[in-house]
Amino acid sequence: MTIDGRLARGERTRTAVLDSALVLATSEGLDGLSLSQLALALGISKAGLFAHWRSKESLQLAVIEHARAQWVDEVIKPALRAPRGVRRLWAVHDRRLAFYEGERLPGRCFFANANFEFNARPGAIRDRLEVQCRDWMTFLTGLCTEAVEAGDLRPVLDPAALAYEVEALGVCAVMQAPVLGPATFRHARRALLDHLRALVTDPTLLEQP
Amino acid sequence: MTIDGRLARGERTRTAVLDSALVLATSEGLDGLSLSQLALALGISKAGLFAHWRSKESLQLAVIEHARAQWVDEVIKPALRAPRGVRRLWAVHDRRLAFYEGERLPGRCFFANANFEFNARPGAIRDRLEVQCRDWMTFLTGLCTEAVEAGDLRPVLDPAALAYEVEALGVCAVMQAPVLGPATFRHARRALLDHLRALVTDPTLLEQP
DNA sequence: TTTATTTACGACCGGTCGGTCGTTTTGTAG
DNA sequence: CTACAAAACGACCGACCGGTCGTAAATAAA
Repeated sequence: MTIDGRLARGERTRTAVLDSALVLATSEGLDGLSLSQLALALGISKAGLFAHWRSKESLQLAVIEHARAQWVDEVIKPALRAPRGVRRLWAVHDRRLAFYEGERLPGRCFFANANFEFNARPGAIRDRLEVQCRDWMTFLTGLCTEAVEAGDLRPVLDPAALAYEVEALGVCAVMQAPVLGPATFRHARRALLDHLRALVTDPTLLEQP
Repeated sequence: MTIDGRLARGERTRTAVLDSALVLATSEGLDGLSLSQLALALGISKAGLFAHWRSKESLQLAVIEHARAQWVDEVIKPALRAPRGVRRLWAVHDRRLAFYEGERLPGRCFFANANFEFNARPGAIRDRLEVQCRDWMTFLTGLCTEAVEAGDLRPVLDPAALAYEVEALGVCAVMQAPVLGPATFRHARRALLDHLRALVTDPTLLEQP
């Protein structure tokens, strides 16, 4: 079975478009994203975009999936190399902040930006973002539960509550970074570290390399 | 000295416009705010808006100030009735969450939304938002410092770090509310309460009415 | 080569955007 | 009343928006 060059070309274009669209959407807003500007940035024609997505909205939905894939690749997967338990929870927090610090995206976090942008705007996009947000919180909560079950954390508190705190420290970093500068990430890391140290059964689990 | 009815009329209009613009901007975005739609919602003509603000940007800046005034009136001032120290810090957190819970604005928080919207968009608006954000963090940090100086909190930690945590719990509530529902505010309140209880010198200070 | 399919394009459409201009309405002062 | 100033308006402008359509180039199958 050989690959069809036409389909391959289309796939290449689609990826290039989504890469560029993700960057634009994260700085200009998922809705502020303009098809003309996107086409211009890519050196293709605006009409060409409609060969791949039937409408702006379907492209926006594709951008959301693309952002999710990037997030999995660059944050979740690397963090999953850490051993199960509190170290893995910490790794996710740490990698996430590193993603922001490294400014992999101009607005630092596509999902935080998009969630706030569509906070009060019902529709397909809002629905999709909501699902992704729910998935992410479920993932974080799962990590917290694992950390308790592994015996790393004393089974005192609601895992969902801990997950909320982790999420809060991360989201806030996105917003505060332009104002507080590097201190933002010190605070975001230190806060969780202190909190986990108060909950951990074996202090050596949280020793930094 | 009598009041000039013409100026009074203008002032009335300006306030009405800003009230409506604040609501629209919080749901559609500060930039997504359209002058035509705003005029339509108010039952006035679009051209009439330019009699009060010379450009969309100057109106946007006015909306920011209007939002600040609302925030001071409905969150800060009521909270300042609480006695100095940790109770006042808690009151600010609590009133803030009540502001969100009561859905005083459709997107719950103008400033959180606007900060994320203009995260990566330099200009006059970004600059103004940054100043306000800095002021707010300074205010929160001041409350934390006061709580230590008043002897309510053990002088262990950086007040700025505590302020960051308070801010994080608040901002995250805005984002998670559509997803987690009422549980959001339970988490946001419980998390700070637990944290403060671990730092407070007199446990009775944090007993709920 | 011919035929079919996918990708990409230029030209164009109706609609909305922020903004301007000259005029009319509303209220004050003499 | 007249003279004047602030506020509001209708008509209009160029630019850009998302989207359509018929067509041309690229690739594959016959």
